[in-house]
Amino acid sequence: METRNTFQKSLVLKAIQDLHHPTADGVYGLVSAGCPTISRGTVYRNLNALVEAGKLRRVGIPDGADRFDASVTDHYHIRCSRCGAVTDIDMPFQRDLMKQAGDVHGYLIESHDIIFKGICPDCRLPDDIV
Amino acid sequence: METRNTFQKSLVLKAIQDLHHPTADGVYGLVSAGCPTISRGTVYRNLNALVEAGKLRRVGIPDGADRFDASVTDHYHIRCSRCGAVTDIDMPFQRDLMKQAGDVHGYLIESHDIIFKGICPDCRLPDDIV
DNA sequence: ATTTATGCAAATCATTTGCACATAG
DNA sequence: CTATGTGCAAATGATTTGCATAAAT
Repeated sequence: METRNTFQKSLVLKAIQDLHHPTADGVYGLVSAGCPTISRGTVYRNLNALVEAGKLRRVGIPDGADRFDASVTDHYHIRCSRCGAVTDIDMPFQRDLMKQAGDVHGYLIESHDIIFKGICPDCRLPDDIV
Repeated sequence: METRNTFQKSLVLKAIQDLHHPTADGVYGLVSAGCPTISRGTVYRNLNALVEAGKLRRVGIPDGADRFDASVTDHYHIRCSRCGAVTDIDMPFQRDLMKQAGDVHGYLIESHDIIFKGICPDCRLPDDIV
């Protein structure tokens, strides 16, 4: 299937780069500000196409809408349990875990995701101990 | 809020123990075989109550309905990219990753989840190389 | 007796899809 | 030109919720 460059697709890609880890709805909000006629369906279709094309990463979040990430290199995410913000975590990718996991039950491991949950510096209160 | 023991709740808990990592719909299927009058709403409410009570673990699966796990101890999961089955992985829990992740950006880490993706032994074909 | 749980149906939220029209190549 | 993309609205799938009734304590 050939793929075409449309104005709408470029706006969606730009929105992902300008927002950090937005939901599809967040993208729609920003894009529709500059292009009021765009539809949610088009935003979803373009998000899927860009993920498919490897220009975007989809981050599945338990208990919530998918997030989209302009960075497609291997890395992990953390979600603040208070404000809900999703952020990249700048720590080494644990490639060895995949081998470990595969050895245990004879799976051929393709990938892995780690989602941390915690309280971000902004939401942290003086007496927070976990 | 007080919590009561109902016939329906016990059926839901038993279903989770008998199935492995079922979805809410899977639970509904098994439970309604023995109790045809139970409603999906009740299944969902009981699943939530049991998770809340710490008797069950909810496993969020990217691209799919939540799964429920009778084992509440710390462990990871793998999902077969062919048949979709979700299984526990019997490997050490990486407690040190939480400290690493927290140190990087000043978060107070509460927990983490790892979801592996791969091909299970049953779905694996002779020429599968990943 | 009082409060929590149930069954039903309608509601919500995220996402996908069918269709007629527009547009990129 | 012709296939792919768009806007719209309706459809889907998972889950939640309001309400009157039933059951647990």
